[in-house]
Amino acid sequence: MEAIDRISRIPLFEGLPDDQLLDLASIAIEKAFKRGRTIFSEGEPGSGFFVVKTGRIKIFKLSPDGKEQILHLFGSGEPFGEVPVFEGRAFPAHAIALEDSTTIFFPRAAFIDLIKHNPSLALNMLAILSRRLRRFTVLVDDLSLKEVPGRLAAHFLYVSQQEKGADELRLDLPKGQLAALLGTIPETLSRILTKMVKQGLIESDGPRITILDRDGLSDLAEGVRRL
Amino acid sequence: MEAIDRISRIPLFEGLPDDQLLDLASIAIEKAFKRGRTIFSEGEPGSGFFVVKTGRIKIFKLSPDGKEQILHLFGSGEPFGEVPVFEGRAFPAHAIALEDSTTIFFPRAAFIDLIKHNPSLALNMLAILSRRLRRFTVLVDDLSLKEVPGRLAAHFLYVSQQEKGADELRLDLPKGQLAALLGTIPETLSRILTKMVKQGLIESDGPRITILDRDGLSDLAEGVRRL
DNA sequence: TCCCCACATTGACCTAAGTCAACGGGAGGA
DNA sequence: TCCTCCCGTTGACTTAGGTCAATGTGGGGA
Repeated sequence: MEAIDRISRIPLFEGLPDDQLLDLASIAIEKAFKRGRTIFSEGEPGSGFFVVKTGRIKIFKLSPDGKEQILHLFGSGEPFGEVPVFEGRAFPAHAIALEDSTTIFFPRAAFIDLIKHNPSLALNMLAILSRRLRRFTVLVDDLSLKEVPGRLAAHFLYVSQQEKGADELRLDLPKGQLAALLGTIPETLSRILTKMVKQGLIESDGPRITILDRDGLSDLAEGVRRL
Repeated sequence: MEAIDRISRIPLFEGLPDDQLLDLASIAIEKAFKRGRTIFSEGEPGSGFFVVKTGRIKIFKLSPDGKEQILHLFGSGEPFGEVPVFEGRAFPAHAIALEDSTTIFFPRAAFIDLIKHNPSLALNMLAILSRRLRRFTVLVDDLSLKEVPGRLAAHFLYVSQQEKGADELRLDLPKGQLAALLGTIPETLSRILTKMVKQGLIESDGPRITILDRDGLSDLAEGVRRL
């Protein structure tokens, strides 16, 4: 019963009747991954998808010479690895655990079966994939049409917003990973940070960032201003 | 009946029983757009989605200074504009007709209602969104981890593959639009094309491209070789 | 306590690709 | 037929940001 309780708190499964939750619980398999462990790799066939129970998961692409582009960071309650479930074919990217993590794994066939009998589960999943598509349009827009300072500014504003608009925020990623998230490299990120500090946009102390000039950051993010 | 016939040929509606097709036909609204006409703009609320009947539709983002990044090109039978249907909120990008086009519009509420009663419609839609997510991972990978010659080479190989592997292919986009698709500008595209010709990778005559060195193009696309 | 190592920063340099400007040529309208 | 306009190409130049290498620094383990 405690399993049901846990599953019912996953947004994807919001609003499902108890018997469906029970069905879900009966096909769910818990899998744990130590920090740094690979969960799946691009090109592998996917036999099901995961939901993060605890910890954090990074989804990313790798270039032949080892540069990394982060596509998603997923935390508690978020599903990942669904693409092969509905499309067939292989995982389109790599997944590793950023911290010691536990996940719930749902095997493909059983899950599709559940969806067939539960329209609101289908609609929840459609909503999640749609949200992810929207995020991708933003990522593409950033990579193709903005320069790095703009992306960083946008990221700060985004994190601040997550924190109810607080001016003080703390980066929950090492700088190198933040660079990979923004589609750049640590050196460039570092230089841009010092520039932002010099121009009085932010204060920076290790992973602690204080926003000093919100409008300035917005202008950067919009591409109106440059550093 | 002829309306049903048309709708049943749309992949999204594959395998639906006749009565469902009838339901679909009854909520479908045909809308035509002249070449160059805006179908929707980023930020507008979406009250439904479209399926291309004839013509071609371009989905794109715009930077404040007018640079364009194409996200999708959709042709006959392909749905577009679904994100707001399942997620609520506004369209994440712009859509215009590249040619005189006709589309079939499905209003949101009625369509969601249909999905609730038809699991295979839901699964078809999930498959389509999943495929689109996969394509986005490729686009992000290209933009972030490849350089322009690699993207162009990959594009040629892709188009060739669409044409059953033919060595002769014809670009169905003006060069400027091809540039926007690849995340660059016409000048850069032009220079890279001449380089490719000089190196004997391709022959080029206006919109006709002939692949001369497939492996060379692959190496470029993989990032193994440079121009 | 000391050492080590991963992370971060900084400088010098390089290069892919964007900007700006000029020009040619083909297609469509008058 | 001629004109015009748009598309594509080319050249000269600039620049964002990546590469390579050296140095600083703080936290965990022995």
